[in-house]
Amino acid sequence: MTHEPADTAQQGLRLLGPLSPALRKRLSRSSVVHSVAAGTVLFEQGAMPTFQHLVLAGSAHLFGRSREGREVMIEIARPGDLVIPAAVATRSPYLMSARVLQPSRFLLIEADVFRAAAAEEPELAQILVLSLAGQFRRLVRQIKNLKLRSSSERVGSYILALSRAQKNPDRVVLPYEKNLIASELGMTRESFSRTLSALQDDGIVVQGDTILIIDAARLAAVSAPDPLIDLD
Amino acid sequence: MTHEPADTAQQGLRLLGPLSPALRKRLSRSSVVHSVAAGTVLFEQGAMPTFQHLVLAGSAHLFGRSREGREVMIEIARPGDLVIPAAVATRSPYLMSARVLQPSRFLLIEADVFRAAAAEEPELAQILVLSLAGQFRRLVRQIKNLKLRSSSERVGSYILALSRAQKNPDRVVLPYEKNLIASELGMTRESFSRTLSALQDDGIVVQGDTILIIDAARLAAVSAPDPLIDLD
DNA sequence: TCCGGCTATTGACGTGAGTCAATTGTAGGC
DNA sequence: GCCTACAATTGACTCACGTCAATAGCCGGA
Repeated sequence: MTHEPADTAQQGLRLLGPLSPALRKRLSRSSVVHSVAAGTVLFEQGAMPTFQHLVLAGSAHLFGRSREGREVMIEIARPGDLVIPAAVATRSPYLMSARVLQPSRFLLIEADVFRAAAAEEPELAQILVLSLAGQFRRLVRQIKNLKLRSSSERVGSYILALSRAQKNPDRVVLPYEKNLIASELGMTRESFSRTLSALQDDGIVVQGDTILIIDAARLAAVSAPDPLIDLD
Repeated sequence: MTHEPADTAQQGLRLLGPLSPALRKRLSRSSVVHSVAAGTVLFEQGAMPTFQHLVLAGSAHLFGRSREGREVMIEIARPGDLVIPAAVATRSPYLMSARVLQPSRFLLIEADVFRAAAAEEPELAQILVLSLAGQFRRLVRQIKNLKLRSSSERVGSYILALSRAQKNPDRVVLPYEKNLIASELGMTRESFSRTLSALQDDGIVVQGDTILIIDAARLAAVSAPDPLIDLD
């Protein structure tokens, strides 16, 4: 993991692109680019934020851990996303830990500086508001998913959502290890595996990490997809 | 349900208190106070927001509904809270419906006006950021609660959290119908009832809607309370 | 006071999903 | 090429939790 001057980063900065040059400069004076290897932990739940992380490339997986050590994935920050701005804005300890699963690059902005700038500069505040609002809405969808649907509905709807995101109506590639997807969907990997097998009677074929959608209508019939729960 | 000029409302306005008089005026020109009876639906999931609601008195219960009509409570907006600013800020359809269970009063600010003011005025943006961040963090706690804990851990921790909130270490009054609490905790009313009975072997006594905490240590032992999941 | 309606409780039952464990598949290292 | 380590699958079993249904308790109104 290396440190470089902040302006080396060109991609993933579209979030800060609309900012005035003066404000960008103000932020970058207190920023550093951080390149991290797969497996790195960015921060642990319970810790106080010292930086506002912004994903430049790669991703950060955010997960919660129980006292006994069970872990569940809660969200994923992708290029252009702020990483848990809620903790930075409220000056409170992280409720989730962040881990990167692939080599990634982050812009680290000092928390105090970021907070102060957001409080004074409407353009940054606006970005922050939209980021927080988007993340909030994703969590609402997730809670509805967990409380209102069965395991197999969650899996089926997840595949349909992936197919939309990947713009391929009849073939989907799982974006992570099944392990992680299962925990994102609130079930064990074993249940996820079994559910996938079972759904092969309902319009899909599973081939390792790619899934062929044979009969989308049938899959939708058993999955009860819902635009107010599923993404896009 | 009646309409009154916006400045009739004194309480619950502490959220907007810190704003400059000019900004308060700007908002109140496009606002109206709305007094609603118990049972009123403020808006339905799927609808586009037309107002930013602010709770002046009473509360609004926000719940998600599946296509088949099953409902689950997701959060509660209390006096001083903005009601789902995330939908207003992003100009997107509500993901939850809002219903009031007790006579309540709301300040309704036209959505466009609120959005524009938040984009231009740092002081309002700041309030909005903190409100969104707080709501985000509550949902993170809820998701960890759902994914990491068993039913009885959720109930036990809920009672302990109530006891802290009500500042009474040995006596707690359930704030809503058990029906609602169960759905907030992600279980059926039957399971909630049974879980409460079972917990009577672990340090509590249930008397209708009040619960006596006989042995807090014992209750904590079976509930695995966690400051990164439970409120305060 | 009795009645009607609603909330809560309790029981019986079925099942979805977790746990534990054995096995298979697979990708990377030497 | 083979071997190791880890991911994934599958099976057997258990049990927590939901469902359905009957009963009990409670509150307000006439």
